[in-house]
Amino acid sequence: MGHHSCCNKQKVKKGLWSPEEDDKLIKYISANGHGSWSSVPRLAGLQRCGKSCRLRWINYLRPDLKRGSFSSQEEALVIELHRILGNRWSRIAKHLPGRTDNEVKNLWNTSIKKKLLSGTDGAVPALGTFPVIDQYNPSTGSDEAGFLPLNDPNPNLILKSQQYQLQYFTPPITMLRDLDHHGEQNNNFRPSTWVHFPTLIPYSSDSCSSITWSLGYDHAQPHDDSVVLIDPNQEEDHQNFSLRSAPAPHDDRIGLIINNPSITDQPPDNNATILAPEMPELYEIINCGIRVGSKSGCTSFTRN
DNA sequence: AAAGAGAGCAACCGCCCGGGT
DNA sequence: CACCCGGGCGGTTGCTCTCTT
Repeated sequence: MGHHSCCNKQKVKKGLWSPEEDDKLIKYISANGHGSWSSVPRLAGLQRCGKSCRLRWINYLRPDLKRGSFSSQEEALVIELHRILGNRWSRIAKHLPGRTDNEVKNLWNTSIKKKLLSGTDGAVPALGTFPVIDQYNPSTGSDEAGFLPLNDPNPNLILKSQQYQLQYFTPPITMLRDLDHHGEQNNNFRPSTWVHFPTLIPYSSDSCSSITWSLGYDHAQPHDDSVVLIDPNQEEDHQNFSLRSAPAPHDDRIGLIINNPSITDQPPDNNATILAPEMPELYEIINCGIRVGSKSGCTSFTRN
């Protein structure tokens, strides 16, 4: 139960990895790939369990890992994603290039949890409070990039009940750039297509257990074709994020209803719309950012 | 300077799931 | 259909480092 054949062998070393072991593992995987993890220890000459090798590689030795402490932006993103996804650390980590589920988990358990429990507002800045950049420059590929330009942020996105972490939401450019539809890194992404969202207004459902927000105009009809729905319980890979029919308001899924979003190749018009590159994760994050309220009462947005 | 407390983090454990037989 | 095996994930542990007294 839970034991793997490769781990039952005697002479399997446990505990911290030595530099020599790391070196062996790096050399082997660099040359051959990991293949079957259970065979890696034998082929690499390690007295380790295959699972241990896999963990060591994924959490520490992988060349694409970003070492060092989390930035404030990353912390805020973790908080926001945790609100939708819960303790699904691997799913959260997919939105943080170079970070592992273990790192995210540790961050949450050691740092963020305490900050939130102690109620130290401002300890983790709101996503929308970070500096913005003019444009993402693909040639630089800087991970230090801030957020999409938002010179005139839509006041409708200011959350009264959750100002401690989210005043108005703009997606981290790194998330938009680095992930393709499968959550994999995609450095070729360029926001050539834009989705123009109308003004955000709340969509009240019969039961506040399912809180849905409409972006503009009237409430979406239950089977309006121009609706984006995201099910946080569904595997991301199976969410095509295409416009599709919405279920009835009593559906348990969290819904982001977008009425008639227009998809164009025109650059953003910050005065009128909320703009975002056409990326699945963006929809998910936006969905997260604007899902507010509780069973006892749906919180409304406030205006300046 | 030493000891204790607390924080941070790497790694293990146990479970679940999917594929193969 | 049942079983086995490997991969993956979340929870937990325990070691190490840093800070405080």
